[in-house]
Amino acid sequence: MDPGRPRGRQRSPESHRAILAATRAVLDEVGYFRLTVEGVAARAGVGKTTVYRWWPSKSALVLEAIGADLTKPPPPSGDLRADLHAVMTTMLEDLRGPPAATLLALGGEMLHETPADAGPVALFQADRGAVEDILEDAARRGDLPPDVDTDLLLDIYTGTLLYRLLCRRPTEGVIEKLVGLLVEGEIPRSGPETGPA
Amino acid sequence: MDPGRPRGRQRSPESHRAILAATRAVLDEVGYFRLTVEGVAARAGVGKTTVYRWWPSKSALVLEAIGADLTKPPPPSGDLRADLHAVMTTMLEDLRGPPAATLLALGGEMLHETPADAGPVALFQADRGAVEDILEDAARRGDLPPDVDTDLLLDIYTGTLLYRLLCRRPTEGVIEKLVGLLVEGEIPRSGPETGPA
Amino acid sequence: MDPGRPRGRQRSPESHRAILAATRAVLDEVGYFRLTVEGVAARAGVGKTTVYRWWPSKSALVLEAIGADLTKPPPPSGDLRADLHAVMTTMLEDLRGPPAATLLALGGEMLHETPADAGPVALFQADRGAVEDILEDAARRGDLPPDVDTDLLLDIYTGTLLYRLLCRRPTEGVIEKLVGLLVEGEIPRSGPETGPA
Amino acid sequence: MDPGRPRGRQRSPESHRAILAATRAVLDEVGYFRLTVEGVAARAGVGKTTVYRWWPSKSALVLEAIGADLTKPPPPSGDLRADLHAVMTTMLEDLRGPPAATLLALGGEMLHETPADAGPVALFQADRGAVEDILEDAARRGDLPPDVDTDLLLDIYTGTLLYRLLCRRPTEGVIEKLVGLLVEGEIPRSGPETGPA
DNA sequence: ACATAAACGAGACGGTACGTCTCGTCTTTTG
DNA sequence: CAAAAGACGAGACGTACCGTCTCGTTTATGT
Repeated sequence: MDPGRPRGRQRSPESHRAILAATRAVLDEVGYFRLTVEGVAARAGVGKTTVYRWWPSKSALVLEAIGADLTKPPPPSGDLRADLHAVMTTMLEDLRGPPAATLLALGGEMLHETPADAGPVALFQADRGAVEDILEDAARRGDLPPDVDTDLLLDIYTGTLLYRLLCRRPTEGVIEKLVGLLVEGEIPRSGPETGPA
Repeated sequence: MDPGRPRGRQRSPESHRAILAATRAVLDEVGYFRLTVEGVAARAGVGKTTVYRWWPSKSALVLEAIGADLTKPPPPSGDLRADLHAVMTTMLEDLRGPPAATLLALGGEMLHETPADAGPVALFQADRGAVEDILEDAARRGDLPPDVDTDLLLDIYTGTLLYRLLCRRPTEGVIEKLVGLLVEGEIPRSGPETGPA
Repeated sequence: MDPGRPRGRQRSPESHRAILAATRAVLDEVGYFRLTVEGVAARAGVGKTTVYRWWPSKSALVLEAIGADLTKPPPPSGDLRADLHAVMTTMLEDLRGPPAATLLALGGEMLHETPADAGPVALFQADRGAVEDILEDAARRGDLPPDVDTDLLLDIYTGTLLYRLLCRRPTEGVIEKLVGLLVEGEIPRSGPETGPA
Repeated sequence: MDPGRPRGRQRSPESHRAILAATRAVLDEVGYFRLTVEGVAARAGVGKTTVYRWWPSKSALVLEAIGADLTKPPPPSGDLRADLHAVMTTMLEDLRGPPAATLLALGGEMLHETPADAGPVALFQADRGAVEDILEDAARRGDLPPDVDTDLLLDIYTGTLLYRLLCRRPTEGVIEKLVGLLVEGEIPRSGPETGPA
């Protein structure tokens, strides 16, 4: 009966989800470096084999686990300053805490092992395309120079925020200053706020 | 008449140097994650004990090893744009290649293990103080606003360059654009050069 | 319908056998004190983990390895002198050579570590019960006093033979003299043989 | 003039004594196998070098340390039974406790390493010559057969007592039974005492 | 008195093996 | 026949001692 369905036991979505959840839990508790596949499997109530059947390595597993966590897409909008602000705020919220360190570790590991792998990099900027659209729209409207280097703009705010997180420096007011700098060329000044006069 | 000197056999500078050199060599060849203390010791022709006697962990060892490599201080000067350019150039040269990935990995590991450790962070910016001086001098001369947020300026160029390296994106022209942005508020435009006319 | 059997992969009998064989080989070559678990594992083509999984310590491993070698049970019989002679001959053959020294070392080590462990002791006399039966039968038949101290008789010949081996003194004729002493009370005299006319 | 005396600083008897005392203390506490030269040196308040300067190995050190402890010579006498009794009693007292296990370990180790070394063996029987004299005197007086195998007699009681100690079996009454057996050919019987009627 | 020189304490050195841990694979039994 | 359980070969971990080797210091001897 029902000859189309392959026979035997099917891939269990529960196991899959349990493994990802366990990965996130272990990441939060002990961090990327002390995470072990055995620990994750035990926590998920699952055999090690099952983990290795679906993910080739620890990094792939972690990548998917935190990737699932980061899928907070920023809302679309029309105002350049507001949109950039929203994008950065989302990013800060996503990366504040363990994920930032995990991503750094992942990045370092993958850079060594697979020179051209864009995996971890993609995570830092799941919505890079969307932000590029925002910037190009702004350039078309004249809010930015027509030949603006969107790539560099993206890297400036991404790199800066990531670096502040990595160094555990405060991030209050940073978004506003970055928006001012990138949109209007306002050199950042001390003080928590640099809003327009 | 020097009661401070300890009595026994003294620490061997050759071993010390051999270990750091071996660490750098292994880092270059296999990267931070596949570096093993045993491998370093064997390469240095040294007992594992000797490594562990002076460095408590793999990360401490690597930190010192690449730290010794990064001690390229930028030259002092008086022209803001030229000075910033020199600082960034030095940084790019120092970090291009394996060290960048190693630092990322180190950063990720240390963030997890010792929440407040500024060790790896300090490496990204061995001369942070010197650059702050440059910026403050410029502010006094009027080349920058008097209340310029030097901290953020530093993080912007450091984070951006580091991120470009991490993502393996090209860095040509980036320094010039960053200088223009941070000193004059010039929004970066496409094209290899955006120097003033 | 056999709920007792564990689920996972089963203990590999080949590894088990290879480890014991390697242990015996290493013992013969370098002796108990220079035997290392690493060496045994390498020789057996086995991971160190597998050795430690089944034997808690070097001494336990060696104990089982030579125990497997000593399982030469003497044949049962009816004549007291002949039976004792056979028992002692078996023992001498078993212990001549490396095993004696190994057992001594094991005994010394275990005495220190586990005060009441009868392990190595049992090895000197794998068939102590059988010999006790022989002596008790003889007592019942009147060939020995009815209240003969079988325990001490056993210890006398075991201790004496072991000690001769340990001191590397010759053992020719000793068995005959011991039999004569223990069965008939004949004080041992010089000369290779003291058998009855 | 006295060209024989060396010039420099002389061997320090305090260190020497402190090392032997520390060796005995460590032996009592942790046993032969867990004794380390470093531990002994630290306990003695002495550099490792000083230990190695005077003793080539752990076993040589231990040998001398317990040898110094065993120098309880049995008293001479004229009555065969009484003399044998005294000899065995002394031996039991000397070996009861840690020394027995240490000697076993030493014996095992030395047998493997230096096939013909009589060192540890000599310890079991510091006074073997004296006992041989006793037995030969008895043979001359007619208390033993004229061609008595003194060597075997010595080994019987030495081996038996040592083995009882090694197996931690009780030794009460054993000396009396051994004396009866070896002097009069009395087969040992159960019960703590088998004294003459 | 002073140089000479041996023995000293301290402890760093190159090593070896320890027993533990985790890796990623392989094998067996259960559902 | 996939999942679980878990044994397996491999090999790095960080520790403990080994026996050797400098170091300065101390103590005795012989000028």
